[in-house]
Amino acid sequence: MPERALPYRPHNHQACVSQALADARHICREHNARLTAIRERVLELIWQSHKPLGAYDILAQLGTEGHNAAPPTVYRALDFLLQYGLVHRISSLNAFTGCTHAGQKHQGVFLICRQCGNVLELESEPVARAIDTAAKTEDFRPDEITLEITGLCPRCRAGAETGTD
Amino acid sequence: MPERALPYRPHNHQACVSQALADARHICREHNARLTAIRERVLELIWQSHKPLGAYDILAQLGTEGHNAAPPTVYRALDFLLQYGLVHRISSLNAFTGCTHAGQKHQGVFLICRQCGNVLELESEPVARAIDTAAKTEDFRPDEITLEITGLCPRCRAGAETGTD
DNA sequence: CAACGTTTGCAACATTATAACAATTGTCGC
DNA sequence: GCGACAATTGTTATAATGTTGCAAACGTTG
Ligand SMILES: [Zn+2]
Ligand SMILES: [Zn+2]
Ligand SMILES: [Zn+2]
Ligand SMILES: [Zn+2]
Repeated sequence: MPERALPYRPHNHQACVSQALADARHICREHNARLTAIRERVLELIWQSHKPLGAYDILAQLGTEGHNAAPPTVYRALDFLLQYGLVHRISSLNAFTGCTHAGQKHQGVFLICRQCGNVLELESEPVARAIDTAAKTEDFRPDEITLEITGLCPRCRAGAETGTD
Repeated sequence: MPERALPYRPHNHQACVSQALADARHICREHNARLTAIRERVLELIWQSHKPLGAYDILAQLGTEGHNAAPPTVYRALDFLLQYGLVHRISSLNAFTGCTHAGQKHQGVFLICRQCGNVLELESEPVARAIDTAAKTEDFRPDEITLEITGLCPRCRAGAETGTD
């Protein structure tokens, strides 16, 4: 068994955050898109853990920071981050999580632990191929794929009460 | 190319409805569950087409029928129908669609046309296996799988403005 | 600086979903 | 049938999530 993925074990999460922010700055520069203060702060808040954050959670945190935030502020920042593939929306949770494959062409598969709430984003070529084949069988042309798997992460299965923040 | 699936071509949809209601009655009898008038009517409304229906759409239609309906009425009926696998919730649409595999153990894959709105529920063993393998690789135990594929159905690709109701 | 497009602030509103408690209905033993 | 009990439904209110529209502020470019 290879080493467990980051969300499932203690790790230097600050490194996750730094990497995400660096990627974001790079991607935005490449696209001539402005990673403004609010957008960057929202991304940073989303990355405060591997647990998806609701728009209103983000809003509440911004509220305690002097930013004069209303729902559109948050949703606009989220739209921007989604557009450039810096975050993903988890439909089954109405929440948002940082993309761990920013800048790479990828089709996210999300493993969502119902105990600790952490989410692991996978890339799976076999899954992508199987889905593509299934769609082709019906002559359907896929556009966007939402694949969210809820269950128990290894850490929670082992009995830990909560995962790493 | 085999014949297109029902939602993508004109078909005797009344047969879909009858089959769904018959299945529902059978499944409820088996489980000693009461398919009350409201529950049956909600199921029937959901089955009025292959396009998922929002809870408030259902509510509005009930409202025109003498039923004295409020949101909880609908959500409770939906909870019941979900519990017995008679309908599915489409997370990415916040809407509900009739299950076309009621009573069978299955893992739904939903093909959602962004043009006509029709949904086709597939069962795909290869997809299920690929997902299972991917989860196992991370030592994750799946519980519930949401797989929703948005795109263009064959009918809409061929230029028709709308699909069959 | 002036003009323009982008981003943000802000107020109101729309949509989706749930909580709490009372009233009604169905079921079962008597 | 009748009373007791559980399941279902009615009703009101409220929570949670997401959007519209317009005005002000900001950044860029000539
Ligand atoms: Zn981390
Ligand atoms: Zn967990
Ligand atoms: Zn049909
Ligand atoms: Zn279509």
